[in-house]
Amino acid sequence: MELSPRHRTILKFLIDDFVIENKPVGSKTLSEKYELGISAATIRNVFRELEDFGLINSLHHSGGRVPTERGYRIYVDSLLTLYELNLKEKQRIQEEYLKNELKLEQILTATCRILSMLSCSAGVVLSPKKNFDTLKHIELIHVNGSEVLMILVTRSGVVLNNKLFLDDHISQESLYQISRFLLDNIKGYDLEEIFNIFPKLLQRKDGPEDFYKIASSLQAAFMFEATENVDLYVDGIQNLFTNFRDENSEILDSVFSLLDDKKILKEFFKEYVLTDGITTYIGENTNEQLKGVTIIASSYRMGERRIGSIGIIGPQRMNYMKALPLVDFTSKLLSEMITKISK
Amino acid sequence: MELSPRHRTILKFLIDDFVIENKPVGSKTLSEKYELGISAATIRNVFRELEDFGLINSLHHSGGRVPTERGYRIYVDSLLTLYELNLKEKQRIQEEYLKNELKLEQILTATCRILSMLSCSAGVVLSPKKNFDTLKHIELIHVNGSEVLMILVTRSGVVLNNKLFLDDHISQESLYQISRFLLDNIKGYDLEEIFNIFPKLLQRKDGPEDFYKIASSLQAAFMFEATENVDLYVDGIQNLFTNFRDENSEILDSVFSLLDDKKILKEFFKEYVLTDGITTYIGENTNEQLKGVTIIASSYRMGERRIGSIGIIGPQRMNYMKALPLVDFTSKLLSEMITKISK
DNA sequence: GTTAGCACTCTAAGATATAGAGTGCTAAAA
DNA sequence: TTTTAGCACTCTATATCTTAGAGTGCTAAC
Repeated sequence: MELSPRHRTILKFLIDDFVIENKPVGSKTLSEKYELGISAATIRNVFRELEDFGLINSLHHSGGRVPTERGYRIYVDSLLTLYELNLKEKQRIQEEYLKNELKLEQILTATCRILSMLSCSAGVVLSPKKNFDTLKHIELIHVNGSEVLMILVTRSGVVLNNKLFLDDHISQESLYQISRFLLDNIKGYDLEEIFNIFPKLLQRKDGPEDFYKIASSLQAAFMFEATENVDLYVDGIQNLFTNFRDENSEILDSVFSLLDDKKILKEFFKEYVLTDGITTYIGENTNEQLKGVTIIASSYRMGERRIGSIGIIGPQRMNYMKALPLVDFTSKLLSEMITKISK
Repeated sequence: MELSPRHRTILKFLIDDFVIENKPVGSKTLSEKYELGISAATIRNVFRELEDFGLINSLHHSGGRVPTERGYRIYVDSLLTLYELNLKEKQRIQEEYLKNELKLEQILTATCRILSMLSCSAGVVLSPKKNFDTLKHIELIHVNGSEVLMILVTRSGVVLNNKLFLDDHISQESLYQISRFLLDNIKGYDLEEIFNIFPKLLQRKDGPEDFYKIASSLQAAFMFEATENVDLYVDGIQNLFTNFRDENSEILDSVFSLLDDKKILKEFFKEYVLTDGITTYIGENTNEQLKGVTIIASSYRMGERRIGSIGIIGPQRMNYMKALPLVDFTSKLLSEMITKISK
């Protein structure tokens, strides 16, 4: 059996109300508060069916209904009427950016703050992948024993460094030669292309002898720096605390352990770097630590290429109507900023 | 009037008990639970005097007594019998370190985790200042316009980078010359010494022409990287949440805003980098945001030199008996580790 | 299919009672 | 003079009870 338009209307109003009031919603409230043109008794019949669909729940007899995760899912996917950010709100976000200098790190921090403040949840920003940033400089420096430091500078001014643990000792003089050889051959390419150039360099055999000894280590380091080595910014822990204060301790534990061990969040947001549009995650995942939370995520771009992701973390009972447009607008603005400073 | 030995004994037992039970302590409890050899009535008289001294408080009539900040102060400064970490506990800490590779960042992260886990509070680690780290390599790279990137590599393998915003455009070729000139003159010195070498270099006038144009910017950048540019690690937010869950919302707000805006904590821990021994801060400070918390801080060393600080943040009602030895032992162990990997 | 009516259920909030712990004071004991 | 036992009093936390309010399912009528 399919959801009828009436089912959908009732579900929408129920969640709209629940998100604002944070109290289970009853049939009478719904019929009196909103002009639905149907009586409480009819609404009760609809409730019954929505319950059969697994979209709403009652916590106890005569306690009103609350949405289930599946209910939220349908709400977000097809019922939500998005709020349009008005000019004033958009300006506020833009002003927040202008408070700071236009350096990458500060832009990311500001983004995080904006997301958290305006959503009353936690804001999250994953820093850009560097795979499309072009190489400006490479330097190999001997540290000690068989440890070598590879330093990369990209056009956008990011400095990456990666320590290589080699099998043999290689002299600083030899490392200089390798640096120069590499610079001649890979400067100006982006880090992703460089990864693909390596096999060709290996075939050529006209590089310094030692290059071939360490090429695979270098290549792996490039790979890592290009795509794996990103930072996660989180802001608005205070909001999380407020939002989850009354939740049961199981959910609480998982939320706060997320903040202590950021690996999970990082992996989560890495997944959405290449995803188009906005994704709303409502605890469906099997991941224990993400239980009971909603994450709204969106990617951001440099030019045409998606290089990172942002989002907010809050309770499932979240104001989706406002939160989704917020994440959407912010990700677009961030894309503009990043694109601008990359030129 | 001075505190008599009896006053001190009673205060000690009161706080010992309060820290464990988290309930106001009454005279009867104290006399029955511990073999003090004096009656509840006498204890009540002592309570009265301790109250006059401003060392304890009662929240309401017949509600037992709790320590004031001043009470904690005296307790920590002169009453506390420190718990001696036993072999098993020490081993546990050491094992925690051995789980990870011996890279600086992982050591700091592990330290943070150790502090938080074993204290049931938040653990904090301020990364080492680099002023005593010796310079291994310097590279100046033109980014665009009049922006220049200064990259330093120290003997311990740390890569520092600092963007200089200059008045004039300086060519990459000229920057190479400056790098070489500097390397010849400052390699092997520690960053603090280098700061002092700069005036001498300026007098010599045999360096590249452009060097003198940018020397002051370079010097400032060295200064910043040597002493200011440190990171703050925090772990155990979950513990903070549990500890402060029942506090009033004013204190709660300040605790959690600490986590969102880490500047204050960073400044706080910077203060203790050069301080000998363990410092216990019990909210006496005028700083609004540190109200209601206790911070136990200690410096750590590389060789003989103090280069960073660690600590824990928790409620004033903290198990000082265990927390102080924990911070103490951990800071010593960390000093050993850092000293070892710096060689 | 929809709705009014009704008896029933459940919670949250207020009122009341009670046990337990703590207190200050006083007068006697040490 | 110091310490203590005794006692009346105070306050909180807990349990119990009550009640208003909101919600429910069912049934019969529209």
